[in-house]
Amino acid sequence: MIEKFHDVLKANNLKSTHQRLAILNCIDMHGHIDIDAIYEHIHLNYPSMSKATLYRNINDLVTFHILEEVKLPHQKQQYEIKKVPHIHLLCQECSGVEDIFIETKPLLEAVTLQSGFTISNSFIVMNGTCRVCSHKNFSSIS
Amino acid sequence: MIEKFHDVLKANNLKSTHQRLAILNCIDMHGHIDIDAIYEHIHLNYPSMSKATLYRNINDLVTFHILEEVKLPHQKQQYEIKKVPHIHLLCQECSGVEDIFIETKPLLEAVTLQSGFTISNSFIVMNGTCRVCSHKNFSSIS
DNA sequence: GCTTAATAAGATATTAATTATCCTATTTAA
DNA sequence: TTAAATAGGATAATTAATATCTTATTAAGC
Ligand SMILES: [Mn+2]
Ligand SMILES: [Mn+2]
Ligand SMILES: [Zn+2]
Ligand SMILES: [Zn+2]
Repeated sequence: MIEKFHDVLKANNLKSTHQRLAILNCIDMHGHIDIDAIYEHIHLNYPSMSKATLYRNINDLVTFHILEEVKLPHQKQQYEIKKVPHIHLLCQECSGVEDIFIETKPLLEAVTLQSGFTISNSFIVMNGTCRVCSHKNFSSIS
Repeated sequence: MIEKFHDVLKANNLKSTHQRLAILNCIDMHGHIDIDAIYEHIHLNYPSMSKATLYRNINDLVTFHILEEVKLPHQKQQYEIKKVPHIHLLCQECSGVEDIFIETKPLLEAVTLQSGFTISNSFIVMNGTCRVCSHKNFSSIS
């Protein structure tokens, strides 16, 4: 954990500052998180960090494809460490965001076939109820 | 066109004001459009409309499910008249947004099977090159 | 370990986006 | 036509995001 993102920064010719490492570790720990939550969290251990620094770095890290924005319906956009393409599941009970890695090629091909549109990448969010919350609901009914 | 949205508003117990009709007609004409573009467009014929009125109404109309927000990667969110579920295709050449109505059930079922997540609705955006822009590019190469 | 150039942080000002308030105008049903 | 309910417009207030500028930190070469 100590220097998990040091090399990533260096590889992009970005200086490995405490602030950047704190931001990346925070996002990594939370999985998916919005700017305000990042700020609050970092502020606990690191009260001197400026909000301008946070905004500046988030934007830079997105530009360098180290972070990726996650746009969810009806809420502030979140950020995550960039990983291989995947789908997001947003639970409307617990507000949790899950990653799911699954084959989307058939749908993309069907879209291309029907529309003549050449697809380079896709952003998929599904709204619903996660496994845990489903069980909770079931228990409380029966 | 004159009163296309009058009944929709009445059905939701919303007063059918000139401002609301102008907003809805504008969004309807453009298909997908962001707040600033709506404001600029309406301002041409209707210079007295307040921006507060625009924000207020957009939010209300979304609450009543007359409008729907469309979140696109790396740009300001847009709005559209609510219609049946569909997918958005965003052309990175011309920035156009296309609707495509296509079966997504197989993917949703695969996701549910793999994750145990119960899906109520989904938001899908695909990035790429539209048919028109593909042809343009092809012509300029050959 | 020093020295230095490049880059980033922090403080702050500025700008932009969004919402709230309050008073007047419009809508709509009676 | 009247009156109650609702919405609009002007503006203030709030919140979000960016820009500027000075100081501090990083990282590479000695
Ligand atoms: Mn993710
Ligand atoms: Mn659409
Ligand atoms: Zn849940
Ligand atoms: Zn195009």
